[in-house]
Amino acid sequence: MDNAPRNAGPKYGSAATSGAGTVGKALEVLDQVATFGRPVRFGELLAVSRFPKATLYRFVQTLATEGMLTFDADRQTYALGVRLVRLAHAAWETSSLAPVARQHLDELSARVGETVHLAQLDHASVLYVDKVNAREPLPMYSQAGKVGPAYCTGVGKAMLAYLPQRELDVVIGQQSFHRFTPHTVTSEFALRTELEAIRDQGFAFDREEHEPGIICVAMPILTERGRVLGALSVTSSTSRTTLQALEVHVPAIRATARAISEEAVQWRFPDTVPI
Amino acid sequence: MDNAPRNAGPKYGSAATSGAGTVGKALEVLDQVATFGRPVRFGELLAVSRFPKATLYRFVQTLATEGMLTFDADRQTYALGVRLVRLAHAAWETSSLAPVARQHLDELSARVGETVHLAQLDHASVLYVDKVNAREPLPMYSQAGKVGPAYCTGVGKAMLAYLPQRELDVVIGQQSFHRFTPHTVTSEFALRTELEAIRDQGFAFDREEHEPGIICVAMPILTERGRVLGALSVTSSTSRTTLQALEVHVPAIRATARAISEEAVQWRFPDTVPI
DNA sequence: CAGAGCGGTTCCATTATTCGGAACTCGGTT
DNA sequence: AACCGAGTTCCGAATAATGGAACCGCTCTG
Repeated sequence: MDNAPRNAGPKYGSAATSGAGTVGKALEVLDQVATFGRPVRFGELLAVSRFPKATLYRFVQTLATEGMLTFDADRQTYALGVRLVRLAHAAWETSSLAPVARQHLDELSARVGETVHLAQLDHASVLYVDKVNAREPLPMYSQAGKVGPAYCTGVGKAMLAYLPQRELDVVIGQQSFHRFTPHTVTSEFALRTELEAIRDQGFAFDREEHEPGIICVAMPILTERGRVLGALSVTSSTSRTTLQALEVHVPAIRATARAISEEAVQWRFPDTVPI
Repeated sequence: MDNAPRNAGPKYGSAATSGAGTVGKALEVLDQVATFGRPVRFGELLAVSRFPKATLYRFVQTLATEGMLTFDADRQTYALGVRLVRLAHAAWETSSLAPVARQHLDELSARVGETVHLAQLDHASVLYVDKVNAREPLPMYSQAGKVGPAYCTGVGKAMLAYLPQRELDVVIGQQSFHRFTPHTVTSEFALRTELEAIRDQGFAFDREEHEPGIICVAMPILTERGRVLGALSVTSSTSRTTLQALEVHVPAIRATARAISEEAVQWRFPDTVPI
């Protein structure tokens, strides 16, 4: 599995939450449990926390009785709780494209025989909201629920390319331009140039920019008026295919994107005027 | 004070139980947003909330700045935020079988050509932690992140059948025995009888007990010592196949369950002695 | 076996936060 | 102009959070 570089890279979304107020502090604790990526003991938590022992203890207690954390009495460890999973499922269902898109993604994946991703823009980063594996799955970073950078993924660039000028400026200012691979785009200028090319041709490539060996073709999902709802991509590896070969899927991707857009607009994302 | 009664089963799933501290109240609000299942206006929330306007307003404000809710300024609505999705992803990765099982599920699904579910027991109910759709997906209730009843699903019964006596008694006491279909098992006696049969044959059927037309074969995922880690199932519909036909997949399911178990035990679920 | 050390838990006076009724703002409607 | 209802802000009173210190039940050690 790809668990190696957990916090290796830059923080994508962060937003550096204040942590003011009791609720904010509690959520900060929750985040800290999450970043451990494994069940964690009280003492370990205390070591990374800015709160004194008694205070942290009460937080952990509260979160546990509220079901946001679970306490394993045998091993004396805390882990993220099931209430979180339920809430997140609701979040995923109500405020993501995934429910309307699922069927279309399945069809697209079956048709092209490769892995398909559905992503949405979350501030400055890409949130993968769904993924359908190819018949022969490849090991790769993305997973439903994960966030990734916008400037060096196919879905990210596809969405950026169709953002209104003002929003784009903001979002570009928040990109880290960290060099993940030798092919990563690492300057604002190079990115803007590429975004223009993407607008011209109507789709984006990922040329091993985020992960070595992983390539994709991506297209945005747009409303009639051109507002960006999300993006989808067909992903494969250099060991299996080439960008030129992937490009033949563009019409299929376009049809899928259009179908998702139409369904989404009538269903839950009415086409308001962009600001 | 003894800390035993602290965990004494507040029935989760319905609010109004906790809500003690500030954090609890905030989470209660979050739950209420979730149960709407769609973006919701302040007024709607106020109507169902036990808090006065000003108080609710501050909660919603706080949750929004903390990223647990997002506010759509255009339509003046609140929806569950992306921070939840990120947290839940972490929860899913750290405390579910899904990460180790994913690849095995993909392989199993490809091999048998049907939908495959991975589930875990969460108190008295079944939490679907992963799902791989068949080539031709069927419309059905289950989804990764959803919870379902234990007494009338294949995965639920498979897990119950291998629970230690004491735990089983507790869990059975919490089943609702609601009749979902004409085939639903609706009595404790019938359920216990069936669990015995399941232990004898080593796998469980779902005979359209939860959803009409949906059938499955399920097996538990057990450690060496027989502790229940989860369950997996191969699911299809009566319009496509029969239980007899599904039964041929039992050896494949067994092999998959074993593979997942072996990997999980070494990785994150060490085989402690059951209480 | 006394005693130090350590992870975890509880106590409680102090203090900072939250509470919420009421007053206000801002569109739209009569 | 007056009214209305949804949403927002204010501020004294009420309440909940805070965290230093003490405590518990271990294990390790001299």
